[in-house]
Amino acid sequence: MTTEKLSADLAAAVTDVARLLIREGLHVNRTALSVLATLRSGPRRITDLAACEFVSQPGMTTLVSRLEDEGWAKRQPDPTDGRAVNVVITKAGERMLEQAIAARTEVLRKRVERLAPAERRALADAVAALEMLTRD
Amino acid sequence: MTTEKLSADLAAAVTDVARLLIREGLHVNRTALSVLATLRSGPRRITDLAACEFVSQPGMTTLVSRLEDEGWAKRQPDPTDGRAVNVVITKAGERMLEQAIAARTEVLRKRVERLAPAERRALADAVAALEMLTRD
DNA sequence: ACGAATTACATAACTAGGTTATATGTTGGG
DNA sequence: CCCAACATATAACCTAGTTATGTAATTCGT
Repeated sequence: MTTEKLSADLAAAVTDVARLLIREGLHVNRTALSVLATLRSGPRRITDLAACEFVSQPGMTTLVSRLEDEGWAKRQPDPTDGRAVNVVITKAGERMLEQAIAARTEVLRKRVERLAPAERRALADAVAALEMLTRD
Repeated sequence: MTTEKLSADLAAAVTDVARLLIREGLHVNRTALSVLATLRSGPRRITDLAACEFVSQPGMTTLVSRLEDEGWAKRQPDPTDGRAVNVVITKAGERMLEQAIAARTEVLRKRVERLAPAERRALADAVAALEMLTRD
């Protein structure tokens, strides 16, 4: 198989699976989940988060405000820089994130279980390569 | 690997790759592209399209209007049912869709080519299983 | 064959989640 | 110590969706 055809087929398949996961799950915004996932590994600045998520800084400012309104994150002043804030995930945010991930996993698990063993094995063998694709 | 862990890892990886394809590509809406792709296989009613894309009927009505404004699709009266319209893709719509797919493919191809041969093989072997996941 | 219910689409009013341009306060280098 | 650069916030706007409702066409029961 050419890399051209592989790329075309893979793009289509991945897009379709992602659509499945988005539509089946979660009353909650994709970017919000991704931010919370980032925050699990430690506090971040607004600007960092905006760059991670490829949204504008004002977009991230309002998103963080929404996260605060929901009680999933909070702003903390940065002791070393009066301009900056450190956004941290709350316990409630961690709980919500875990539930969201579990729901997403469950959507896929039901379908993975309908596959033939060889297909499951093929997917398992491909996960590492898929992850490699996004390592910029 | 348990199907649980496979599902969790796969969901995360697929979501990340999809995000890559969305952000890197295309000034044009994901749902619009998906509708045009559907229309490639023949005319559809507004209601059908809404069901396919999991949006509301008014949402699809406005989306089809946008597609018409861009010249990518047009409404045709249904000769057998005065209430209905048949949405058809235009030549310009087909061209745009092909370009969008090519751009998306190119984003992925650059990254696929950086993989080791064994990783590419693993992805190629997994495409069929990925496609199976979204079959109804 | 006619009226009621249903169907297909459109319109209106609203919301979420972004955008760019700009303002405000903070910091660090020459 | 001042000034450019930085971190965030605010304002005004836009796109793509939602629900509720309106309008015209069709179907179905009697």
